[in-house]
Amino acid sequence: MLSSTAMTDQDPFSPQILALLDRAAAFCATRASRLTDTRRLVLGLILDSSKPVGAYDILDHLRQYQRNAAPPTVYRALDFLLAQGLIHRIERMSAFIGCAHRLECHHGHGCGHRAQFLICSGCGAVSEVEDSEISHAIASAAKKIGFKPHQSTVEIEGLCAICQQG
Amino acid sequence: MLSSTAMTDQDPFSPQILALLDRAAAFCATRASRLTDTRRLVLGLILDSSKPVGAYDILDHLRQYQRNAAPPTVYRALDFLLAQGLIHRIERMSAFIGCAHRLECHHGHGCGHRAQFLICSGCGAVSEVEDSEISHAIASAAKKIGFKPHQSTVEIEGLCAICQQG
DNA sequence: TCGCCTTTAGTTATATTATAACGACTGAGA
DNA sequence: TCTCAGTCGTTATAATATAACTAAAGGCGA
Ligand SMILES: [Zn+2]
Ligand SMILES: [Zn+2]
Ligand SMILES: [Zn+2]
Ligand SMILES: [Zn+2]
Repeated sequence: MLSSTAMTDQDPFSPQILALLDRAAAFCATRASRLTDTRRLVLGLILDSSKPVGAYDILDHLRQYQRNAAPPTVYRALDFLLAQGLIHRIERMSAFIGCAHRLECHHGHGCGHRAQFLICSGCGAVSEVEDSEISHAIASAAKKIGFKPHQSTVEIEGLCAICQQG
Repeated sequence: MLSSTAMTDQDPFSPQILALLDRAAAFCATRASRLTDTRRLVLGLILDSSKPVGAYDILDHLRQYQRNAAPPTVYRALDFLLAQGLIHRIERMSAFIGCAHRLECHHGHGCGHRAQFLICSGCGAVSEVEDSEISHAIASAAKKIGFKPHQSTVEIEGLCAICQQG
């Protein structure tokens, strides 16, 4: 959720988020892409949430800082962040989540990673994993039928460890 | 695509589709669920397409036979068909496709199968596979982190064998 | 500094996908 | 017959996403 602490019109984010945003800016710099104010703000709002957030939720929050933000404002920022691999779209939820790996990745440019998502239907939390068995199984299944995979969506819905206890 | 042959207001489907619809009706009978006229028509329209079809595409076609069909008409039928496992929803496309396995399944009631989908970005065709390596890898990855999976979405986008040649 | 070009953003309108809510009808069984 | 659950008709609206056009900003060479 959005932290109400340390939230001003000038600088809405916690030091932790600010650090991530700095890394994102540095990452963009290496790719000659521009993390503009709006894009940075949208990324911050996404990173600041413990759950995936919808485009219109982002828009509502964004309007606290940019009075005239409109749907295209948000969708353009999301398109950019998706293209940079800084966020992911969760298809089953039509919502967006920060990439748990991108800002830690040291593999160099264009390191597109194969992520999978575990969606808890109890608490709504989504965890991102990179499981090579799944990736390999997918690549292998595709190869079997002569299909050349480019990108894959793996979203597993169920109950997280915590919600299984409740 | 919808076949224009053998298409009348009374009986819009080819013998091949009619046979599948009969099996679907028989399947529903075993589950004490009712494949009503509208549901049957919607299923037929989906089965008659070589690609996933959107709800509003279905609605357009449905209106040829039911003048007053409206969005809820289609979505109610889709909800039913999804619940029976007779169709699947392709999340990345917000579209629906007939289940390639349900009508051939002899495993008895509630045989929820673990399907994966290969989506060709060249021709739009979607093939459904049941790959146990993928299913096992997913189950195993979930178990690793104490997550109890209930259902999973696997959608692989890329180029089919045919489109790789073009 | 200037002009030129590309990228980004503002703005309005609209498209696309999906659901809420309520009343009427139907058919099975008490 | 009465009642109940399930289904459907109908209207309205919610939620998600994009088109199209204009304006501003930023990079870059002359
Ligand atoms: Zn990621
Ligand atoms: Zn949970
Ligand atoms: Zn299937
Ligand atoms: Zn193809």
